Amino acid sequence: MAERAGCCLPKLAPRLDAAEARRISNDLAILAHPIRLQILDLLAQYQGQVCVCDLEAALPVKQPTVSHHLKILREAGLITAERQGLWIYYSICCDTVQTMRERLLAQFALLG
Amino acid sequence: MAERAGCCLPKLAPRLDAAEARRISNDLAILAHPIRLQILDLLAQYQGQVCVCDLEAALPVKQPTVSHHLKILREAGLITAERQGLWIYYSICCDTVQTMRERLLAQFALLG
DNA sequence: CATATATATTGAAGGTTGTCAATATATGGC
DNA sequence: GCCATATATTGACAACCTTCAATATATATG
Repeated sequence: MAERAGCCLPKLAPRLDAAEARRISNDLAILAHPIRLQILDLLAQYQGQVCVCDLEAALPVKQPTVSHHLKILREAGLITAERQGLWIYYSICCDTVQTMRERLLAQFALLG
Repeated sequence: MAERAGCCLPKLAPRLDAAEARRISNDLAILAHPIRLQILDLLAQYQGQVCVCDLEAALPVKQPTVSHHLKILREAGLITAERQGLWIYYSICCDTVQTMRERLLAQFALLG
């Protein structure tokens, strides 16, 4: 255990460096919105069958806002889109969700 | 599996209601900041021995910013403060961290 | 009590995020 | 090609977040 000189510990090195902290907080920020969580939940529940108008009907926001959140999730690799005629069906990317979950779990383990 | 009428599924009920979604996204938002993650990490690493000036020295932000993030973490119940003379020593609240972790895990399980 | 130090609070400035109306793009049917 | 429908994009506005200098508060010491 470190010795004190005056008030402070001599040196305090974070195990979590700035870059990794940024990466994890980015992951968290993507999930940290109620509409996005509900979208992910609906996609998980009705895998592969959900189009944007389904989401628009189920959620308390308008179509451009749904599209906006879908874009954020798409760019994070958490969901994928497949066009079928007029409609675009969205699905969860279980791999990416899994990866994100493991990174978060590892972080929680350090805090535990 | 649901029948389609026109484009959309007939009804799409989120398992995750708006209130629960808000609660989880609040939890996530508290963690979704690199400085707060680094603070939690440092507190976990040096349990009970870390004062604000230690944090200020270890992190790339000024003292009022450290205090600001400490307040957010305190109000979320993730950390506690104990004054000893001039200094205030912060610790992680493992219980709250644990609770939060379990809520997030449960949510991830639904997405998995 | 005056001084010095540690931490908290306030208030201002700048940046980011969330939302929506309006508009654009893509597709299918006539 | 024209119309209707589904989704995406743009741009504007408001709300919120982050940061810091300045200031306030708390405590210890002489």
